[in-house]
Amino acid sequence: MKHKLRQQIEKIISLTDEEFDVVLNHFQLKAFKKHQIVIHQDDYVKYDFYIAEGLMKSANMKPDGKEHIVQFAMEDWWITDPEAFHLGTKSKFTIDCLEDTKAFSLTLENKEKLCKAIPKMEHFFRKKATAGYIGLQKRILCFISSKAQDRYHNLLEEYPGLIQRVPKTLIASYLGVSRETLSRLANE
Amino acid sequence: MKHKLRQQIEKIISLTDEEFDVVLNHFQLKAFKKHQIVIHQDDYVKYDFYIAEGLMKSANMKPDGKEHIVQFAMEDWWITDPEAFHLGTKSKFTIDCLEDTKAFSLTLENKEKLCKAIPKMEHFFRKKATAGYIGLQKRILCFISSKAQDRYHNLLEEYPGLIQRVPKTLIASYLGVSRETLSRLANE
DNA sequence: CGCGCGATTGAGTAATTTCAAATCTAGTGG
DNA sequence: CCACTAGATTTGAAATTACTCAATCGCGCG
Repeated sequence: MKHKLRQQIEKIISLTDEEFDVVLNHFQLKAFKKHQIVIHQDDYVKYDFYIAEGLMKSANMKPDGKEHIVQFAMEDWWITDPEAFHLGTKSKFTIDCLEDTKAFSLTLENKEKLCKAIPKMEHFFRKKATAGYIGLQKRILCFISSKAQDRYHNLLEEYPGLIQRVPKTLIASYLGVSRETLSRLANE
Repeated sequence: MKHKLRQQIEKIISLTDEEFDVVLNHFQLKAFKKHQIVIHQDDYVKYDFYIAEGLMKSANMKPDGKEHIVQFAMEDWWITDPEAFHLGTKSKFTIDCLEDTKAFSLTLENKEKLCKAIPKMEHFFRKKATAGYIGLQKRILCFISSKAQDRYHNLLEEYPGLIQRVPKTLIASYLGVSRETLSRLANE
């Protein structure tokens, strides 16, 4: 499990064994079961998660009971409510497991400590945040400039594996269309 | 002009006069006129801009000739095509000035040098990237969960100044609706 | 005054939603 | 192996929402 985290980090910076030990000490490996909730909407957020195995989703529940998925995270992805996590506010999202999942958790305190202890990690997190920003900007362009159908095909191309692993209802929620519309779209 | 940049940075980290001199040496202050293009779509991207005064927009032009605005940036904001800037790819966006604008430009090379020279700046840029990520995630939630009308009112609340400064056609493009629809929405 | 740009309005069309009902599928217990 | 159930997917029809295209209005500026 550890080596996945190390590989992920070493895609961006290189670490000695000693350094990686320090890094690892700031994380905690946790195992969750399918359907288990990891972050509750309207609660404070303790952790940022790096997923080593499994799949989670982050979704906002509106007062009218509708659920809107803003992110899926599978192996090698990070997930939390970044706003609540970094600013200490209450979470806008519920994050739960769509499969049994193993994830490395990181508290904000440990994240900041780690950046102090190993400045290269600050660089790592900067690159990660930048990459995340880039990804979201693409998604926004997709929303303003594409019809639902194109957004769907886009998703198929970018994350072909996802469709196999999650029910279409959730894909619809992620794309911002009703499940009926998605169903019609998917069959041309 | 310099003091605005310094204030912006010192919201997150603190700098000695000497350190700020080093920072400043990595930037170049530039003045642009209204309508001037700062980054061309399909061109490589040299700079990230911190806007000291004025207003720019970043927009993608589709083959069918339709323009989709992904970002406005006014005083105290940063703007570039982050993907092209950081990855050295060609820009997906044209960035131009909606008003006469003064901006501090930063090359990727200087950004990385600056992070090496003053590690606190790496921290600054990480925080900035994180804040940017948070902002985009909010916007995405807005897209999946709100109707066009709510998105418009949202925008009014978040950036009340913007409406006064840019034509409604551009607001419509930013919200992902036609200008006619926005017009109808705006008058209830 | 008259031009040009932005904003508005109207009418018809297309896309999407909603609600209800019908199917389909995987897993369970008998 | 079959019947049953819960969840997921699909389909239909009406209602809503947004789009397009065209025409008009309003205003600032030369």
